[in-house]
Amino acid sequence: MEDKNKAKFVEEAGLLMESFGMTRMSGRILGAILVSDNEKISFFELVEWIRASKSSISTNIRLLIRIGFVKMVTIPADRKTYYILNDEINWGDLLSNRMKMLTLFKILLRKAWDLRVDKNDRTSNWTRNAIGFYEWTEKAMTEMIDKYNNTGIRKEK
Amino acid sequence: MEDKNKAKFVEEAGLLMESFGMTRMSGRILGAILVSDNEKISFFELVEWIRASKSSISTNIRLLIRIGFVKMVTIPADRKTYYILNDEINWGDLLSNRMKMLTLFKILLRKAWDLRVDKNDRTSNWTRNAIGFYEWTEKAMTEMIDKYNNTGIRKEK
DNA sequence: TTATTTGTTCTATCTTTACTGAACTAAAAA
DNA sequence: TTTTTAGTTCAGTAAAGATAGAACAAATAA
Repeated sequence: MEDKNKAKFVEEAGLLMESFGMTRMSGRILGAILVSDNEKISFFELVEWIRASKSSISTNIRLLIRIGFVKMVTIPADRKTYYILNDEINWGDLLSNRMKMLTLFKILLRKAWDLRVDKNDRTSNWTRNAIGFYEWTEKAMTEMIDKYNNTGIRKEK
Repeated sequence: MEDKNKAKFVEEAGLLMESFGMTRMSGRILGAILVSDNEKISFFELVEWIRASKSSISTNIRLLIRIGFVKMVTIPADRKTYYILNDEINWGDLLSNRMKMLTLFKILLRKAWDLRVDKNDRTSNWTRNAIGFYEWTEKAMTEMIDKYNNTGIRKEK
């Protein structure tokens, strides 16, 4: 990456995405695309700018495509593959996916509840209350996502 | 863990918490507390039921205490420390913490925006739009959390 | 045809980190 | 006092996972 500040940004993006449970390299790639002045970035530009192996770039760009942040573009009479940020990214779905964590935890709590013998001791009360919280949150978040999808913020372009 | 189904549940809890970025062992401990019939669970009961090392139980129970799920209780004339689910857990804070991820990502996008030369090309448009999405979500989630804290679901007990 | 480009995939290495075992601390019991 | 209990902490191990390197495939170019 030519610009020193941009190179720093790319590393920062790597560390942040890593802290979110993604790979550092996928964060670097996303970072590089975010600050590239080219309208589209090629595989070898990524390899050069980030100075990582082809294999790592290949694996991680596929990860970014899978989660919907990036998409491939190709050009007639050009063998190369280019990568750009994905306009059709569904932000609502992204939130829904995060919400699935809550749902899975709620399901776990329900299983705990089912396994409990005394449904009125302290732990059972805690569990019931926690399930209530997760149900409330689930509902509120679903409404929020619906609101975004409908009243929503227009698609750019 | 005496009961076969409970033992299975404990492992399931371990794997789920692991998928959330916690340790497997902290999930097992939380699981064991959730399905224990004892009103409070001692350190050595955890060691025995989960069949893990004292060190691992010690480290991970502290993790659960730190994030607020579990608290210690002690009894006069008893050297042991017992662990129970924490009634004073602040569910709103728990959501706020999750929201911090969104905020950090938004800040990263702002930095990308600042580094961009052409503020009107495709990537800049994408970035502006993404920042808008995260701002919207942040606001909606904050309102949601406030609503929970105020109208809120009564504390048990 | 053979050589080059553009990536992919497989294996190995390197790093990280969860967990264990052992040594240690603090307090109570003998 | 010495011993036992209850738990913590440190150092080492083992397992998981991210990245690199090399071999490979598919397509085009020469």
